[in-house]
Amino acid sequence: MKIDDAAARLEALGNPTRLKIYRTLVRAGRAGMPVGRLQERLKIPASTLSHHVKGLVAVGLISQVREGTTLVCHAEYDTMQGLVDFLVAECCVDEKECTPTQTAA
Amino acid sequence: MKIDDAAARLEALGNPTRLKIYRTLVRAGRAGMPVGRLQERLKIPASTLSHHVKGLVAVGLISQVREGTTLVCHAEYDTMQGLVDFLVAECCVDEKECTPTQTAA
DNA sequence: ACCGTATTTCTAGAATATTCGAAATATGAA
DNA sequence: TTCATATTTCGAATATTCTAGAAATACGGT
Repeated sequence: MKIDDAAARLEALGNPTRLKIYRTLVRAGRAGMPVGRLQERLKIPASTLSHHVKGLVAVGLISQVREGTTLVCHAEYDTMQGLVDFLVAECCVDEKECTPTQTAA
Repeated sequence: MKIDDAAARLEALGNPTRLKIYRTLVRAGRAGMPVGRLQERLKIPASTLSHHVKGLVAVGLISQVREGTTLVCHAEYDTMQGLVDFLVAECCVDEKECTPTQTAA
């Protein structure tokens, strides 16, 4: 994952409202959850909710599938895993640069 | 971790400049890296760098220790792990709500 | 074609973030 | 105490984000 993509995803998750949406969808699992149900649960005005959902879709953290008149949202687990991997990647690889007398823990 | 703390940390990581700072420190490991070296590496004006470092310190993602005239920054690995754990926690626990005919994967 | 429900798009004001030069502060050395 | 280096704080311009009401669109049913 490129650093700008990671930053965009982290920024998307960095808003409390969006994070609540995302966490609700992560808990919802493969079944996902329609926008309308998210609205009931989180008590967010429809336009605000739609705006934030759009942001999460734009960075690939969630996806939407239309089922009749409702739009069901799903957390994209691969993207989440990629983001988590990005955060911990290459941890300590430059450690020797500053402490030549110590070996890795 | 409370959701607002998680959101604040994700927001801190969601800025490309701050994410570069953070990733550099994660790679630097326990040895950490002084602000001045971060500045050389990332080519960021001192005041901008200081501003962003302050943001990362404020949410507990990094810490600073003075060594003489330099301030050495360290990634706080426990905070990172806590954040990662938060993101994946309770994954799919509500899955049954929407798909009563399916069992968990 | 028309209606009702679901959801998005439009719009705009308020709030917040980003950037960085200049000035201020901190530390250790001479 | 004076200096040099390291870093932060101040201040201000610019840009972006957040929020939500109102209007528009999408879909399935009648």
